[in-house]
Amino acid sequence: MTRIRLYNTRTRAKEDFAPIDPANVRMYVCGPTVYDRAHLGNARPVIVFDVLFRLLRHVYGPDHVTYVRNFTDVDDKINAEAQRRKDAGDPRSLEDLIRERTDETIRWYHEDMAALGNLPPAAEPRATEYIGQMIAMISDLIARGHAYEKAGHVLFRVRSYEGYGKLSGRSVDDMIAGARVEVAPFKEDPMDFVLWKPSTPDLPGWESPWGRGRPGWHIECSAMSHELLGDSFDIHGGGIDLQFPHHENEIAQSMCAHPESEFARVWMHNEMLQVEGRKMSKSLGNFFTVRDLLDRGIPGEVIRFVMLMTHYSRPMDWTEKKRHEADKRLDTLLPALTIALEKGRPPSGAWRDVPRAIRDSLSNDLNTADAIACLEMAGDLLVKAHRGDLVHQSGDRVDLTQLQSSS
RNA sequence: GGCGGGUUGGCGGAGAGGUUACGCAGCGGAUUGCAAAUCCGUGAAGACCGGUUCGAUUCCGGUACCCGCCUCCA
Repeated sequence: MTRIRLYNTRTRAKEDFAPIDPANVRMYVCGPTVYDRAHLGNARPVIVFDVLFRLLRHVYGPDHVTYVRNFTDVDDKINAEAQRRKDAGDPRSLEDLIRERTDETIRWYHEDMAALGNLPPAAEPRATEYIGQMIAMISDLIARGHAYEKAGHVLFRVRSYEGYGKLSGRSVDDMIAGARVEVAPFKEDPMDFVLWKPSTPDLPGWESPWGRGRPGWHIECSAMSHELLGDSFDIHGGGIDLQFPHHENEIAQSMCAHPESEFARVWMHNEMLQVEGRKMSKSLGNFFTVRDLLDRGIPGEVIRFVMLMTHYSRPMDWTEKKRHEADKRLDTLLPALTIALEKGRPPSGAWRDVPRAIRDSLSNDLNTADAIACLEMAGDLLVKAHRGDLVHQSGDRVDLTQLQSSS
């Protein structure tokens, strides 16, 4: 069996991957807050973990991998957008407008991610559908002494979990010294974070033992991953920006609620995306969505290719120059690989080794750049093997999806 | 301030303690009515200072610079 090696943020080492249950390899990836179109930065983890999903399916079998990616549909930005529509004269209730906004955003997300060649996960839970599980987990944390209620809020007692800070390599004391946290008067400790907070009558809320309120951001992933993947699962992924505080807090919640479990064994984080050498942000004016690029006529496979040219653990710079390079490389590569898929593989020993070379590259902590190089060498061999048969049709492209499943 | 990542040829970007990454651009050539596309060939690297080693771009230490997270945004 192929030996998959993955860099584990938790242990800061590249490790052999050994699933808890090879018959059901389980992976959870933090998904988007559904208030607007997915931007290009949202696409990177989706593509990175799609490659991992495909690799796991290839190695353990398509029916033996469970991939869960959530939708956060409780959020101030969603409420604000719904309120804007209401203020603009929409007669429907805020609740209806929120539902409409999240539904349409999820629909867009599915369209855009499919256009980038990503497979759908097995489950895509919405936070609002798991409020009951969150309340149960919070109650449990209070009962175990890891959380407390104050002024309608429920807070996680950071000092009650000795492992707090381990994932991101910080100590509670260092963080307090940094002092960039909001210190609410009802917190026992400045680093304590919200599990549940009160809601106002006009905003969405759910009845709870602590009054009508809404969950904090982090608890949803703990509750949903537990519900769908169990006490312990194999891989937890997301952007490096989530390492702290989101993932740190998830670990604290889940480990304290289920002390006998391991929660997630392997933590994987993709580095951030930049645009023309700068952080993509609304304030810098270099912010754009996946849809913006698709509408400009940039094919999804070009976007995917650019993303996979750079290793996931390194910052990736989206540039016009790189987009052009990806376009050219695909123009050469795809016709050659189309031949492979249509005519079958020539009896060349070199080509026979290509699927293995690609699998080995991807198994080495998802070395997609190396896998692409393997494909290009294979393409070169194919063109030579079929010289005369090749009719170059740059407009006739195969789906990158096929390429990866064929490996 | 705390934490983390990076510095490879004109550009993007990998692996590997000693042997061609791969590609984009460039250059030379083939083909083409011109051009484009395509094909063949080709030069070019490892921030700086030390250390380990027979040998380091690859390991260790330091310096400089760049970047990200900790803040609405992944």
